Amino acid sequence: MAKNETVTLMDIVRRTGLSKGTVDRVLHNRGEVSRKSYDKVMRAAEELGYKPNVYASLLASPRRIVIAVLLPYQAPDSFWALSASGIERARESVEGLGGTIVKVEYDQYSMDSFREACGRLLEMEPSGVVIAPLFKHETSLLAEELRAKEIPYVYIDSKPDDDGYLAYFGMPMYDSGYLCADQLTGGQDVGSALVIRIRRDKLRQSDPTVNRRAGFLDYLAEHVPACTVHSVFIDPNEPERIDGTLDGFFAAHPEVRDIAMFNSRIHLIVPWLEAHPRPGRRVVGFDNLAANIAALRRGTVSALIAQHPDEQVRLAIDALADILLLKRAPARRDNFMHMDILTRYNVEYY
Amino acid sequence: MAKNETVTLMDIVRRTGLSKGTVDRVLHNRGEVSRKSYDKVMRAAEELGYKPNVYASLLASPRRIVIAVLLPYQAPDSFWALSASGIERARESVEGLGGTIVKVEYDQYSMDSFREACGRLLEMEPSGVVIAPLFKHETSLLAEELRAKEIPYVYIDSKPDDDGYLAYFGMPMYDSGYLCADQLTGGQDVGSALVIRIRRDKLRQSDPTVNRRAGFLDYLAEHVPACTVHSVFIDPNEPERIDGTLDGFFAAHPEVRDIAMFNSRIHLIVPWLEAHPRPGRRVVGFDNLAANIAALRRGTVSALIAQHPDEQVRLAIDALADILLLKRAPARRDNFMHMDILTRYNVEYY
DNA sequence: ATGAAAGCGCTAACAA
DNA sequence: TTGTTAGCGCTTTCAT
Repeated sequence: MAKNETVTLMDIVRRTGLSKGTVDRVLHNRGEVSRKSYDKVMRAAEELGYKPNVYASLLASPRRIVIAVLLPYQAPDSFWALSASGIERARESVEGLGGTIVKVEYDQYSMDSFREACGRLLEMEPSGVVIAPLFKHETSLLAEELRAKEIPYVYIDSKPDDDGYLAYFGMPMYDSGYLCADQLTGGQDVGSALVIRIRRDKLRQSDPTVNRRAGFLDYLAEHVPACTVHSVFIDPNEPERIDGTLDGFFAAHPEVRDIAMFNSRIHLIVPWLEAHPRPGRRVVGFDNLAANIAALRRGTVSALIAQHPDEQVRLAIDALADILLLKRAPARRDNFMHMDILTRYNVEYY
Repeated sequence: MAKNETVTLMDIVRRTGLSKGTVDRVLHNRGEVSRKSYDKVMRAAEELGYKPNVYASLLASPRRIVIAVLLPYQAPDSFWALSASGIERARESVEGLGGTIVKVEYDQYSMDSFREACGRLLEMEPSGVVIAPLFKHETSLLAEELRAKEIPYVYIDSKPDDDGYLAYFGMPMYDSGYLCADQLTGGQDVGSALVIRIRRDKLRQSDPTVNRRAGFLDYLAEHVPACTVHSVFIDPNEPERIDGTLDGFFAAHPEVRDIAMFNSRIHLIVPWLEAHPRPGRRVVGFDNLAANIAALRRGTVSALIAQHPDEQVRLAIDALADILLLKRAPARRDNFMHMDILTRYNVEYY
């Protein structure tokens, strides 16, 4: 139907005999048009294969969007610091479209700080919000407010029970634990394994890695049923005690060789590992923190499973920008990111 | 300096007392301006922190770019078919900017077809070109032409000796072979391994996987020096003979268990493998063809190393669009893509 | 060498 | 309910 040339709004005007104003009104569903005109325009648009020129539209429109990103304060070389580059990349494209991105940070160990961050966020009346929901209950309160104000929001990292979100970008936690066990044992017969866990204070929300642990244990039960899994708890706030804890454990269980950790802090035990080398030992952890990567390069860590926090937040922001600016709904609502297996031989190009 | 508001070309006009026309002329270095005006405008732009609005610029300009992508014909579920989605994704963004992408295909087994494709390509006078350079000499002729016409070009997949290219996107071949060997043996002591190779006819250009094989062999020499590597050649055009070839090899070498293949066609030997199961066997191949993925899921293939041909071509087109439309040079010239390790436990989310 | 003016495709106020 | 109009920020003739 359509000519080789791009078809514009004016083509519809000419074909329908209506005016730019009217055509624009029906194209944007903003009422004040007769049924008849509506149909005429829709048909013409359809027949001509009309596609609005987003940039002309943006140029002409005074509307500017603001996207708020609610996430934990990003300590250097921490899990959340990895998301920074994703935010910056998204910022480029969003700013190119005349929008703004604002980070709203909270202390992941303080519910008050989260609550207070929600307040700041609401105050700035964002057009869309990205949420890293570490506090369950408080998050649902925030979500409720956003829904009331018809502000679309996207979850990253984890997803609460809530049905009003626009999209979710995260890692499949259970499966990542399953994969972790496969990387640790290779399905070989391993007699035992050690899982290092983080001691959490009572105040904290539920352990974000429970599902990962479940996947890990299920893999072992299915593929290496004879394997005994030990656990040891360490406290990141008292790094000086880690060595002692590990010394104690291995004194009692010298036969244990392979080690896994379900959060991003495998680097915490690297000093001990390097002080106590053991041939054939496998060590698997998560996330590409600089300290983890360095240990991977040195061969202390065998594999790292990376979950792309940067991609998650970038895609989340893009989804918001798409719906807000370009009126394009996300292709899928729940998006599980690929789990990258990093070894010393492919980390170079990561 | 600059106000909160965006600074436009008109701000420079007001500040310098010159006209839009003159300001535009100096901003685009297209001469016909006095030294004095030039300096005035540049200073003003600098001081005000002027950033051109690309979309307004694109809107106003009648210039349309055409990007040609020169690549092998994409047989269903072949390596090159994987690039299709990348081209489509790039197409979306480029068309949004008023550009066009045109595929120019050739038969990867026929030099004449390549030559002829180059002719068609040149004829359409593209603004930029993406090249998958399977024929060395012919590619250098094309590159020369493009340089003469000042048409920027980007290589994907492999890179000839040539210094006029804008950028290159590919996989580090040697390292991918090294990684392959690590995935095959895990550094464990393996007595022998079999490499399946494709028989090439004399006409063909050099084997694209030589470097990969070199990396593979070097890994073994360094980590598993006692390992004997056998080779067997198969012909994809005579699939019915593959079974016989493998039967023959394994009759003579029953001790060989682990198998690697350096191109995307590991799926060719899957029927034989499944007809002759062997516990503990490891099989490593390359590229996420549907047939390969299916075999990975079934456990016949242990790991696949994926090199993202879709990303390569998308990034290549984007680099071209950036320089052509937004006048932004690529961040790096040589870009080595990440090598993804796919196993049955992470392939789900790929 | 410079300026004026028209227009890219669209939005939104204002009239009618 | 509909049409008219004045831009958004920039490019590009065409005069001067």
